[in-house]
Amino acid sequence: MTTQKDVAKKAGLTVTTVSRVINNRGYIAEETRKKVYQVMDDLNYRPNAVARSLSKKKSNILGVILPAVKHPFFSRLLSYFEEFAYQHDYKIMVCNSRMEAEKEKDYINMLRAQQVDGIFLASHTLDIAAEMKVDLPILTFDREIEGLPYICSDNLKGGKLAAEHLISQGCTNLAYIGGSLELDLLSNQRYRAFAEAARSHKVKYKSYQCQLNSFDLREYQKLAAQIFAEKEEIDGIFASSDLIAAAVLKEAAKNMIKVPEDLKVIGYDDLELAELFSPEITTIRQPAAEIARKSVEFLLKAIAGEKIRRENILDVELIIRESA
Amino acid sequence: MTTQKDVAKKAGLTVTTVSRVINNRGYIAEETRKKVYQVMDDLNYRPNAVARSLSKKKSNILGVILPAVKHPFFSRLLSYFEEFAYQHDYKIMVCNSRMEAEKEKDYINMLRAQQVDGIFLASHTLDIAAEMKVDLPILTFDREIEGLPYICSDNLKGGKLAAEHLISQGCTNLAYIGGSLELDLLSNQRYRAFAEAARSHKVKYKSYQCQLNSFDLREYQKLAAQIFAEKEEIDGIFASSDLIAAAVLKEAAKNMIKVPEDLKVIGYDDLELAELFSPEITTIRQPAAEIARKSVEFLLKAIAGEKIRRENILDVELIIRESA
DNA sequence: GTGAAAGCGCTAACAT
DNA sequence: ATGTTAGCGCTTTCAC
Repeated sequence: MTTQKDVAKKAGLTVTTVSRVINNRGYIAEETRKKVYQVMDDLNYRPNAVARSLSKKKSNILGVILPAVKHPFFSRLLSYFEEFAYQHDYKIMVCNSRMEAEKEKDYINMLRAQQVDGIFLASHTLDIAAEMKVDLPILTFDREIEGLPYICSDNLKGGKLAAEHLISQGCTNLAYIGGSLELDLLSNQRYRAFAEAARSHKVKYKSYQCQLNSFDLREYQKLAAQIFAEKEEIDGIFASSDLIAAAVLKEAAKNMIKVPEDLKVIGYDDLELAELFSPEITTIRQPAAEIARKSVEFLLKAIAGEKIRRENILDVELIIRESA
Repeated sequence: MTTQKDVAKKAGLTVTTVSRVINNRGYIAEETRKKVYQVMDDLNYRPNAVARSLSKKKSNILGVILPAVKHPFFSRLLSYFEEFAYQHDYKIMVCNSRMEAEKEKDYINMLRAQQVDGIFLASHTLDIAAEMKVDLPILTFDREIEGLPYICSDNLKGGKLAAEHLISQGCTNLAYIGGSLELDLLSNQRYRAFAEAARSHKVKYKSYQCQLNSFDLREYQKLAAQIFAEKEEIDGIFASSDLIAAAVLKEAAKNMIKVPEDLKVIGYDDLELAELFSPEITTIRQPAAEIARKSVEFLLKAIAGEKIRRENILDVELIIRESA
């Protein structure tokens, strides 16, 4: 492994100077600079980021804790997040918490040990703020926690839009289907607003929930099957994710129920996949790229010592396609 | 930030002893151990992994370079990879190369600078081995490169199975649809074996390719649309990924072509999503969990200095569902 | 404009 | 069973 020392020696200089040209600070003769670059190249030298982190007390690493990397929404979020972080010379360490409080705790500790400069924590189950005193910037997605800034899409508006669209399309018997409402996730506001809109329009509604937020497709399908088995004559369904909407579509097809003629379905997220199903899924668009962009922006600000707003709610949009 | 020194002082010991209990090496009085744990707890102390990495010359970080984190196959792979790595106390740094050689090079350098202990490199475009002399263990997925060990599913078998299944179901006019065959990816073997099987059964076939391996759904849809526009009376399609198969299904529906009655479609990967479409997608199952498990296993072995087999081909399986 | 030297937090001989 | 000390590769203050 080649170090700064090797470079310095070969260039007939000291590490100080080499460090200077690498970091572009202080005065350096153009001559020297050239020479150093030359030697670094010859030696195929890469500064050791670990040593640098230790010395600077800054790792340029961001931790990202997701409940399920494999969920299309989160993998897209991660993808964008990585892209923006990369643009700012930050690296990403990913963690899959699977909605397990224990793993979340572990991961936070791990990331802390790893000296990450900040953490993006999505849909967590844990009341970390209280539970463990963490000193570094944490931005939370889709959950509000005492003291921590958070970001999310406008879940209330989303739920309202969904209900109103369904109603305006003539639905009179609505259902919501989503993850467990027990965890105090902000996404549950989708249901709250949906229910409220239904009530204010005097339209019947009920809700179906997954056992836990398993992100398990089979669970979704079972739940969807249950809806049809109950023969409640539901004619409008709001699913809390496009994946769940897809499961509903699938079960509807199995039960010979025509969408959108006999049943209208609206999802949430606007996954790229939403257009791949037939009928194409009408949905509430959550601005994933924007969420990711702002998230790294806020995190970097916080790392730089700036105060950031506690509440960051991004707009959603109704995307009308075929399913409703 | 609290350090070993703080712990040592408060416990009335030296850093050596503290380090010893943390790393569980050498003799330590039960008494002392207890005391240290106690103090660490009181102080909410976490060993600084950066300092440790520097000292041990081992970071316990694995780099993962994927062409597209958001592609369901890769996000699933990543998810499993992370899980297994975590079990071995390894952390993951993710990179999204987007099939751009430049970014790949950047990322490799970045990971090298970051002192990762090994790299998992998927479907890359680059002839790194030649291009840059990288000294650390690299395991390649789906691409064979001079000198580097690689892992992949049995693409040849997959292509053969697909063709034979289609033929056995009565198809007489086949098509393959997938990413560009220009890049020398091992996944192109799917096409080669498919074509060979078609030939040996004297069945007509042709191929459709995306411009580049864009992993872009719209591209897939355009390509699928093209197939139907050409009116070639194709009755059996092998798509190189379930996502592409889904796009084909979608276009088929648009064109009032009944699947599987008039057209049979078979995918590749066996994404969880495959079951969500109607008809459910018949596919060649690529063992993602197994690939991930072996990958971290091999990487860890290589890191430990063991030799690992150069060629690692995992079995695939035909999963018959509704689309063929 | 460049160098010497201390220090980042930890590990690991080598002492004791 | 515990302490002393050097060193990991880099940055940074202070000299010159």
